Amino acid sequence: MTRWLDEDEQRTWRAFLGATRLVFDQLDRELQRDSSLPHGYYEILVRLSEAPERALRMSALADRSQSSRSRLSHAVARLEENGWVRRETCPTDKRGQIARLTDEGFAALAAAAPGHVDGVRAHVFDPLTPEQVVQLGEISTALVDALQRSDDPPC
Amino acid sequence: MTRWLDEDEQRTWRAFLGATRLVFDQLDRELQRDSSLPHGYYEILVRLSEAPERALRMSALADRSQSSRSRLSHAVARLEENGWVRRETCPTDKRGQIARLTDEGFAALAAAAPGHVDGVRAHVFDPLTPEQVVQLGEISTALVDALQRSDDPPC
DNA sequence: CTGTGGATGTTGAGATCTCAAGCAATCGGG
DNA sequence: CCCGATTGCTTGAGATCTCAACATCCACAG
Repeated sequence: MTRWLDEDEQRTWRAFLGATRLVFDQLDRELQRDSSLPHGYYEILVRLSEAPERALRMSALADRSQSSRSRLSHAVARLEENGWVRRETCPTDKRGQIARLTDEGFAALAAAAPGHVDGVRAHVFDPLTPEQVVQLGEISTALVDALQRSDDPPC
Repeated sequence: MTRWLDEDEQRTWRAFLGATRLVFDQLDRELQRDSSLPHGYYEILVRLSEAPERALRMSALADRSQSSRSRLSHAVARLEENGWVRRETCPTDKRGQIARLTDEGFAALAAAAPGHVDGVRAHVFDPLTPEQVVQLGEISTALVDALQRSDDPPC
């Protein structure tokens, strides 16, 4: 019953697998080497830095960084040890926790960002033509839409 | 000095991050749920199943599955415990190890494959137009080329 | 023949991720 | 007001990944 991938689809799928693995491994390595920061943690800092007051509810932060609650909890715990994030209980809902970026955290992010952006340019944008960049954006959006819609109950 | 990402580039990059994270997390979850196999291990079985005699040198296997030697070593050790892969020393080079897919391993792969292919179709190919699938292939190839070339010494 | 450098894999420690279980606070129907 | 269901987040255990150190073997120059 299964519709197997034909030869072209195979090639495409494997190229995609290879590209994403190579790109993210490379960026992770660079970020780790230059800033002792895994990419996931970098992203948490970015999202916090953009939020008003540099603070977000854990759940909101999880959504914006496509992270599971559990992963985020562990990650923030580690960032808190580094003094880059502080946790506060939400005044209106005592279940809630608010993660707030500290000045040290902001400084760490500011130090890491230029190198990381260079890496993203070098490994993603530069190898692509402008049209391909546009296409990549559209493709990614389509995939995200498909997967997020599939979370919704179908009725 | 850093050329920051403009607004469009930001959107594209974040969509790409989100899409890949959602797609691979989803496929990983499905594979784990249905076959108790992380995606990386599944890929090792696939590569072995395609090789002549269903066997490959560790280094060749590492190259084809975009995996580090260390990761592969741990993974094959785990697959060997399951009885899905066997390791033999290479007759012509005593440093070398040959990983060979067992019949049980092949059966496990055969059981996992249909569901996984369905997932790939559902989460990657179906949401895209045929043109986008072609574009995705070209983009991925370009990224792979750029990163693999950058490994080579520049002189 | 020998020793040095390179290549192949493995290992162990530490970090991160996942899954499931758990706790605490809130919500909502009765 | 009260209790069961739900939400928000954390925790612990187990699995995987990374990095660096290591042991082994090959290749080749001297």
